[in-house]
Amino acid sequence: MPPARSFSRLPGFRDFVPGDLALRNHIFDTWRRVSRGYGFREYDGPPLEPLDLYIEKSGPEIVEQLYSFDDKGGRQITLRPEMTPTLARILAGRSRGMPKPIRWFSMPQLFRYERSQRGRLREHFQLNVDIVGDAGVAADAEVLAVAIDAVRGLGLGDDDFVARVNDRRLVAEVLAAAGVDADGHAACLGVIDKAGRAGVAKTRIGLEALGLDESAVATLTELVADGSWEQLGRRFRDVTPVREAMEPLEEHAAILGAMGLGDYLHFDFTVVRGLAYYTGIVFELFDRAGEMRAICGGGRYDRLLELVGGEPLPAVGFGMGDVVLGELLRDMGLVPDATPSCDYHVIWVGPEQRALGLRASHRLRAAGYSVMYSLRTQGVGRQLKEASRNGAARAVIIGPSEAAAGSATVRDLTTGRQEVVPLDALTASVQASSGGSQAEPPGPPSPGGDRT
RNA sequence: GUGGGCGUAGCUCAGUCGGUUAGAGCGCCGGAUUGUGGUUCCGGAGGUCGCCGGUUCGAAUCCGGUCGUCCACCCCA
Repeated sequence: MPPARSFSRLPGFRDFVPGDLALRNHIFDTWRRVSRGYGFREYDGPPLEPLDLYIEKSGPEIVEQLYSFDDKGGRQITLRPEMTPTLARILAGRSRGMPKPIRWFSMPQLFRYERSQRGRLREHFQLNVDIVGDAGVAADAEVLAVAIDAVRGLGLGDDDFVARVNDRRLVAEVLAAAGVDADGHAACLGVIDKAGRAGVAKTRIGLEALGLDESAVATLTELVADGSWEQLGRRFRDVTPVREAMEPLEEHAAILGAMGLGDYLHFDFTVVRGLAYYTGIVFELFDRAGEMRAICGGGRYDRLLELVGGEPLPAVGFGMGDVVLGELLRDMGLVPDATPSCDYHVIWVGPEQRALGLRASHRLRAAGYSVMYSLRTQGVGRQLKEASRNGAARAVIIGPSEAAAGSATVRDLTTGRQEVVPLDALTASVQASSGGSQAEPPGPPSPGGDRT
């Protein structure tokens, strides 16, 4: 026997014991149900990808954050940090033959090699929903509607979270109108992106550090401090390019308003989604109270497919992680009940009734019920204790007297009432008396699936 | 990657100035109960005090390192 040794989990990774997995599955079920409700079809790709796929898109500096290594064939590979490049790669080779727009969703596990914090691990699952091949604002609104409904489907409402929206083209026109030349846009976006966390004062300092003139700094600081839609309209009343750049978001809001989701929308000039590949409307979902990390982020990325060698197709989509969402649900008490349960617990009083009990159990299982029994030989009291601990709705007790009469005592563990029923009629009898709790018992086992 | 807080039973935590055999609640196992559960009562198991080293007659306690975790940066799925 080797000496005892303990193994710890890799940092930033999670174990999912049944209680935890119940929450994860609850989230997955909701994501899948809502996505399908909008007509999206599910896809997946490999968890490992060539390193180049991300260098192409985001630049070599992102390599620092990738969970990457060389494989035994000397290839530089990485655990996928996000799904969009994989989607772009998949579509690059086959989108030409596909009817547009393409509506796909996926729920990949993604990886990142960095220091973990609350809401941010080295691994997470992420709902990805994308529309490829449609450049219209209706597509932007459609994916945001999926994101909002995915969160609503988990029990959160407009008191709990908000969708902050912006448009990169609008930001570009505002910067131009403020007198920032094109070369300075990227640096400006970086400062504006941090404004929400850094505050107005630091933002002003940041903008001044970029060498912008005083009027440009004043204009942008004002927008960061009070970036309301009305404020923007007043400020640029006479600037046609800005007014025109506001139109897509107007229509976007009108569409979501017509869906009844208008209360979730909030224009926010500071939402620019880092320096990634976004080209149009961008959005993030945040919890209203706790100021956790973003629940979800996405937007339009019209040039990405081209970048990975596909046909040039416009695209829009988002990613929604399970970590922040799960913490939010926990905080709000919206986690599903994960206590064990089953329909029946079969009890035999002595070993002589075991065969009868096993046969009855198997029949009940074939009828679609979940059935347990004690694996160890023990008294009726102890077996009942186990039954209630396992969350059984009913106990089926078979002792010498029942066996002699070919019957069983069925005890309702909630009410304590019990009745004696013929063993042969057990399945039918219970189906009749418990039709409500057993919504739809599966039919008989398929041929060949149950050999005897 | 940088700076800081925290690591004691499966979980949440207490542990006095550095002092003899490290505790509680919950949970787990067993008994009261060999044909009737949940409640209750009684009992039990479970610890390298994260790990390594140092100071000391003596370390869960002080110091250094390390690992983990959390927070703030960095960055963002």
